[in-house]
Amino acid sequence: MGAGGRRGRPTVDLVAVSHAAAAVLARRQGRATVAELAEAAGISVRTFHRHFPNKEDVLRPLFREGGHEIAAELRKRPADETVAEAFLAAWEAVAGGRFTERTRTLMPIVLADPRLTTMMDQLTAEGAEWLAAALAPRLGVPADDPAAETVAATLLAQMRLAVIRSVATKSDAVEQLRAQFADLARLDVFRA
Amino acid sequence: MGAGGRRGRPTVDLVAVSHAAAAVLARRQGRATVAELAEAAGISVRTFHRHFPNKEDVLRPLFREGGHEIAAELRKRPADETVAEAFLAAWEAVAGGRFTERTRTLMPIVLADPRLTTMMDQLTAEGAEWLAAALAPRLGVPADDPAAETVAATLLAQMRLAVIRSVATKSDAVEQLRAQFADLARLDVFRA
DNA sequence: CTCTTTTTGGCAGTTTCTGCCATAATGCAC
DNA sequence: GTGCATTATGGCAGAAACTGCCAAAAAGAG
Repeated sequence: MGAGGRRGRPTVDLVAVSHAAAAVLARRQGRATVAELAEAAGISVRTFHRHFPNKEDVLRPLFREGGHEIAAELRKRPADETVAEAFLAAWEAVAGGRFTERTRTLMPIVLADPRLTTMMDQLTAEGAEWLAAALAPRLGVPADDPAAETVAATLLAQMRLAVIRSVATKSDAVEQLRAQFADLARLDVFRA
Repeated sequence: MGAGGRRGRPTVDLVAVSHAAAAVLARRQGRATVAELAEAAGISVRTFHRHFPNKEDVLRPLFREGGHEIAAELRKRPADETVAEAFLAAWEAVAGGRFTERTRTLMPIVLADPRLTTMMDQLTAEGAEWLAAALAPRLGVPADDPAAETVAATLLAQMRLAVIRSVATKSDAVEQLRAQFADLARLDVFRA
């Protein structure tokens, strides 16, 4: 057990802590102290703060799971699909998964708390990097071409907006995103 | 003086506080306590926290100034310009202004601090609303059409990326944005 | 000048977060 | 299996961020 062949005492399972904290936050509508989150995860407050410098960071591992799932789905999509089609399909595939149920109950709480929203935004900003890598071949550019990240940032911004709108109107986020893509195609903002 | 014909004691000048705090943060490389910021602004810590629930919020009024300037410039642009052209021109007009000098020294500090970055992102999220309103006529859609906000979110995401890249490479942010727009036009991501 | 209104600012207390160090839990060498 | 090196945990003290409460200050209105 532990972490492979590493030497000392094994580290706490951060993903497990994240899930435990998410459960508490969902139940308490976002109003929980670090002491409560740590207790629910079975670790000390000191250890909590060692791994999560900001209280909000505790949800990071949970959200990161979702990001990785989307990237994996994206790579499975056929090469002749457009970027927008492939992205929609990948998100749709993940949005049906079981981890999504928790994020769905969590999302209104996250959006109601500026600090939690910040955390989510940071994650999507980080996500631009691997999303760009997954996108580059489909765009026909080298993997390290800044243009890929430019596109990734646009997609993530649209995804963020779709989530916010779907929470506000209690509608389906993927459908929302599809409509936004259609608007952008119609208005053709970046025509040469 | 005070706030028009209002009754009681006049409120502290929040914009002045914001500028004073920005000066301290710039000088101290972002490492300043609330006590120091309050002192520099000539107000008590209690009053500081009354107006700025989070320490980082103190920079909000400063950044908001920039947002309003861009919106104003945008409305001055000729109607036959594309959205991308008009946005670039508006930003360029503002980026030459004198308030920008302060934000330029501040930006690396903001981007180095996750909480300050969050604050900036919240502001741009708020900005999507008035940007959408300023954009709608140019897009040929009603002012309350969600499509206008969809476009605004995209532009702001690109602006954010341009700022980050220009700080990282010490290059001109407006030029950076122009290049990104060119990439998006070339790759034509949202083609139906 | 007095009354009403609204904000400020001090004080006490909670919560978040950090530095320091002893202690616990693991792998490895023998 | 027994010690040893290594790495993480967890308690304690303290700084810093924030909140509730209320008295004092600074305005306008009569």
